[in-house]
Amino acid sequence: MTQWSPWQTEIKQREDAILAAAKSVLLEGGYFGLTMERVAAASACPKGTMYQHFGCKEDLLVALAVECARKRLEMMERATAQSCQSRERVVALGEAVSLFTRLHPDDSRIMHMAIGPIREKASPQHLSELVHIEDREVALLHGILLDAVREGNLETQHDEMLKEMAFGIWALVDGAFTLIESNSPRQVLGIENPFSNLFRVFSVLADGYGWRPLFLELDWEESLARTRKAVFPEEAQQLYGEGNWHGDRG
Amino acid sequence: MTQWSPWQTEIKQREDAILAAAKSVLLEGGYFGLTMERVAAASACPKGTMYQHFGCKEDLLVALAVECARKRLEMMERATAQSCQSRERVVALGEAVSLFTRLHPDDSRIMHMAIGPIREKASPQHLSELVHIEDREVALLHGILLDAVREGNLETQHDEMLKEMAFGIWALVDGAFTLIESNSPRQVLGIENPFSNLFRVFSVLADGYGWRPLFLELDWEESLARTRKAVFPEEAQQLYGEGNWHGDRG
DNA sequence: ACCTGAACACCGTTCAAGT
DNA sequence: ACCTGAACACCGTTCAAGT
Repeated sequence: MTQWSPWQTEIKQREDAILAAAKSVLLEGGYFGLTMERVAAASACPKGTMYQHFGCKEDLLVALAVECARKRLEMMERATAQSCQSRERVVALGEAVSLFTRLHPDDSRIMHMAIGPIREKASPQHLSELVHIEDREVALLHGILLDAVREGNLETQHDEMLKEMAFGIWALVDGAFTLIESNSPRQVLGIENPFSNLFRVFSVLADGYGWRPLFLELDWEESLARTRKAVFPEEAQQLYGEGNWHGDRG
Repeated sequence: MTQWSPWQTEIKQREDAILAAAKSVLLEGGYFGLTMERVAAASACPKGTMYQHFGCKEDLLVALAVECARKRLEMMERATAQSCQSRERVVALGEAVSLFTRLHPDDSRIMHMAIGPIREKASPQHLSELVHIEDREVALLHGILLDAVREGNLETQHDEMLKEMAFGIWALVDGAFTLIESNSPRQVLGIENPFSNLFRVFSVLADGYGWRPLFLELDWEESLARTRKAVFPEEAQQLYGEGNWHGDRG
């Protein structure tokens, strides 16, 4: 890390003030309640100056999503940095996403606001930052699969197969959390705890690929508890009581 | 079906004209190119009158997505109406989504434009129509799972398990097609054919649940070919040559 | 050279005048 | 009673005047 000049520091501080103001305006009034005027007022930053930081309102939203995505990626990296077997690490990765969603519901909501057509208008800079983070998340998953083969816990011929698995697992996890966020087919299916639900579906898939240790070969509750204690000491306490590791929402 | 009065017919025709105009404006200029003024001009419908049909611009977009979703649901229903085993029918369901995405890329794009924060502003009427269609899609999947148990091809204790499976499969399929539409981690993973990729991942999952006939117990290429010939006679011809049933895009 | 907020333009939405 | 487009309001964006 290089030293910041006082001038750069000031720029950065103003940017942070704008982002913080935008976040509260966005959470208050949703996408259509987010106006440059309100953000300007809330951040005490002149309207004209805001455009030196963010090209447009949608750019501001994407920049907010980048902050949230960074936080989520950091949690995923912490979770997968543990020195245990690959399949425990991939479960830890899923747990990181799950914890993020529940510990930071506002951030999770913002990330799901930065999808769809609004991306059309965001600046290439902030948009590519967001895409880059998403790519790093998938790369993290792909790396765990490579480790699995290296460990001898996953038998496979080609890297093609691993990429297929990474695509499939990512689609499953991303799709599940999108459904959770939009509250979608939970009503129609009446699903109580989508998080443990996803874990069980993933377990069947991983078992199907013969990824060891299989579901029945390990105490996953214990593994998850270790992940939480080691990686999210303070966060996990907020959510989980004794022995209720898949605890309910709200 | 009840008879329409001439008055109702005229209303309906004007609505269709607005939707057709909106569709071309939207595909031309994206979400931010969609303006009520342009739609009014393109449909020769006065601006004020448009608001009798659609409460706002976002409502128009959601109404367009409803049309597309109806088309997709209809293809899924046609695919799953076949009298074959449950697992063939669920594969047919996936093939229907795949065919829809490739035969109607514009419609698929529109459906993925009607997600995210823009839904905040759409009218409850059109929004609930869209959600209702999504629910019917999931219900279709859940129904196939019930059939699987009835046939004796899927052993399971509780309906909870079936709902879990439906949630998982839907998350996988929906997540995969969202990734395909956004062109997401395909670059980073370099996936050539995400459609057959999804099929293989699904096969591992279904095998994991012991859903018969297992992947190796049936000629799926032949099954898919039957689905296409029976259910999508003309559509399939546009996409598939001889023996290239997972054919490439573009 | 940088900052700014007043002015501008665009577009969603309404409603008074028309039929 | 219904239709309509001119007028309005709101907000994103710019740029001339200021420091």
